[in-house]
Formats: sequence, structure tokens, C-alpha cells
Amino acid sequence: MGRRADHSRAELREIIISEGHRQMHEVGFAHFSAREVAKRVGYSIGTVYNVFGSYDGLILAINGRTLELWLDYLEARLCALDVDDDRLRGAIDAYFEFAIINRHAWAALYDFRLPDDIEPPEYYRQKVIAIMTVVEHEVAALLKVSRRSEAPELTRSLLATVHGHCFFTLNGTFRMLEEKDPLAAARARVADALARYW
Amino acid sequence: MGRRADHSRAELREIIISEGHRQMHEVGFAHFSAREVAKRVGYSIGTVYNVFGSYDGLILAINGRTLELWLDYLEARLCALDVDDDRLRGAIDAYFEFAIINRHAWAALYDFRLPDDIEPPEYYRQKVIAIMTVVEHEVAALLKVSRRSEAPELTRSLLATVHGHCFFTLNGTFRMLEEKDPLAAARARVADALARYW
DNA sequence: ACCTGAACACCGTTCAAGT
DNA sequence: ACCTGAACACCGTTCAAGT
Repeated sequence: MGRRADHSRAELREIIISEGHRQMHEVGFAHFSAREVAKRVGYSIGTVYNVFGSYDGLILAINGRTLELWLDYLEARLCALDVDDDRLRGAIDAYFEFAIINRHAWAALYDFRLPDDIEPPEYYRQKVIAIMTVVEHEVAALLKVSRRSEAPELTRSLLATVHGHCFFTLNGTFRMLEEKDPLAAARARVADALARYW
Repeated sequence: MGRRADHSRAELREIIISEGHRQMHEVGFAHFSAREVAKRVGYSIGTVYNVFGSYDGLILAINGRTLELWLDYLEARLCALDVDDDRLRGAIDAYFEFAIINRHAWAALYDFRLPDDIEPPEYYRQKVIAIMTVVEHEVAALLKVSRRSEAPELTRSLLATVHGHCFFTLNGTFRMLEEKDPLAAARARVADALARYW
């Protein structure tokens, strides 16, 4: 068998990532299967391993796709704001919205962890930093000039803050604790922090 | 075979949870196996299913054990403080310390999710609330009397805030973003919030 | 009543063998 | 060069059959 070359290597990569992302979106990380993806795209499991090297390599590529979609969503959401809207609030809302709309794919970003001794590939790191950078611009715009150099560190911390609220919303912790408005809580904590940077 | 009754049902439960927790601590959720636990305690996989009903039931019991250990750790840590120490800071530090010391077992609390339509058992919810309640007492003590009724909602939000920072520390996100002192950032966000409640 | 372990339907991973 | 699929060593889950 072999040498079908119905698709170039790049096409094959795209087909598998695309179908893999669809699978992740539908069934979630716990029920995701590389074999199932192979079956759906009409290639053998061996070919998936040829292209991505391992199960982890495939998951990283799929999670990378989720990060791309997240960045797109965030930028579109900020673009749609009026001139006097609260842009950071828009970014927080976009964080929650994207996570809720894509709950399984979003959760997979955190369900999957590389082995302790393995660094994520550079392409993956760049996608995370791209999202962080968009938020950082909005944060910097809200700081007085003398403290603007603290924007990166504050942004990392605010991302962690919003992430915690979003995660507790999606994983059921807030339901257990009977929290009724997690989004308002996240906005409040961000406002608390910014109040002290001006 | 059968009717060994080397152990009562309750003993059997304890033996399996104890060994299961050890396994979770050592190999993490991704490599955890109910069959392996069965082998280690010298019972068949069928017996594990008799006692816990399903894989999910076993994981819930193990995660419940982790929550018990976490509560114990938090209380011991608060007990060890001097009279004029910052008790809430002690609680934040205990959050990070427990997560770092027990990274695999702690991560499993969040790696595992019940199906969307299943509620966690009441015993599990009580253990989460027990931890929340300890923190709530410390938060309430820092609020002026007129706002003390807001302690539960503020505590939920601060837990989410600290959780986000702790999670980004343990899952590598902060390393990717070159954050050098996540614990200081978490403490700062909590301080920001409390500054506005007095 | 309690426990076993074979059977089933899946996994991720590898690699000799085909075209 | 590219692709396959059998083989391997595992999973979670069920349940008829033993004691």
C-alpha cells in the first residue's frame, strides 16, 4: 500500500488538525481518540503518527488551532466595540464567551499537559503570547504613564485572575459553591487591581 | 472464587482509596489506571467495580481524599501562625504549597470532570465547602462589619483568583509567559480586592 | 454474598511489509 | 517515499461462573 499522495504533507496536516479539532469540540479531551480522527479523514492511524510524531504532537496542534480561534475571537470582539466602550471589560467578556461557546476545545487547553521535562514547541508559545499581547495593550492603556512598564506583569496576573473565574465556572466549582454571577466577580477583581495602578 | 472477606466493605474501600491516592500522587491522572490499583491491593478489577460502581466513582473518592488532605494542610498551616501574622496570606501560601507538594493529586481535582449532566455526590460537595468555609472566616475577619455579609461571595472570587495563579504556575503557562513570582502576584490581587472592602 | 477473571470493545504506539 | 494495518501492551466495563 502507500504512496497515495492524494494530499500534500501540508494538506494532510490541515485535514487532520481540522477534523481533530472538530472531534475535540464535540467529544472533549477525555473521549478524544487519534484512531477515530484517522478513521474520519480516511487515512490509517500510522499516517497520523507519520505527520504528528505522537499523540501529544497531535493534541498540541489541535490546541494550537484553538488558540488561533481564540485570538481571532478576541480581536473581532475588540474591533466591534464603540469608541467609548470599556475595552478591557470587552476582553474579559470575550474570554468567558469563547470558553463557553467552545467548552470542550477550551478545556482541552488545560486538560492536556506535556510531560514535566518537555517544553512546549515554540509555535505553541507564540500563540499564547499573541493572546497575552492583545490584552497587554488594553491594560497598558489604562495605566498612568509612570507605571506603564508594569503592564506585562499585571496582564499576566489579570489573565490568571480571569482564568480562575472562568475555569471555576466551566468545571462546576462555582455551581457547587452557589456562585450566581462569576463574570461580574471577574470584572470586579480586575477593576480592584486597576484602581491601585492609577 | 469469592467470599474472601479478608476485609470488610469499609476496610476494602479504605484500602483501595489509599492505594489509589498513592497511585494518583505518583503517576498523575493521565497515567492513572483502576486495573493497576486493583493489582496493587491484591483484588480483582471486578471488586473495584463492586465497591465504587465505576471508574468515575473511584476517581471521585480519590479526589475526595485529596480534598481532606488539603483541608488538613490548610488548618495546620493556619494553626502554626503567630497572633500578629497575616492569616489570609498564610492561607494563600498554603494553597500554593499544597498544590506544589501534591502536584499530581492536586491537578487531578481539575483534570477530572463528571459528565455534563451528572452532579457531584453530596459528600464531595461538603469537602469543597469545608475548605471554602475555612478561608471565608479569614476573609470575614478582614472586612468592616457593614460589609461582612459579602464575605461568601468575595471568598469565592478570591479562591478563583488564587486558583488561576496557582494553576498557571503548575501547568506551565506562567513559565511560558516568563512570570517570575506568581505567588507574589496572587497575594497582590487579593490585597487589591481587600483594599476596596474596607 | 462475595469475588474472580475471561470477554469485549476500545486505546496509543511501533514497524515490517507493501506499492 | 509514502502509507498501511497487524501486532503489542495496555485500558474501562460487564457478567456468568465459581466458592
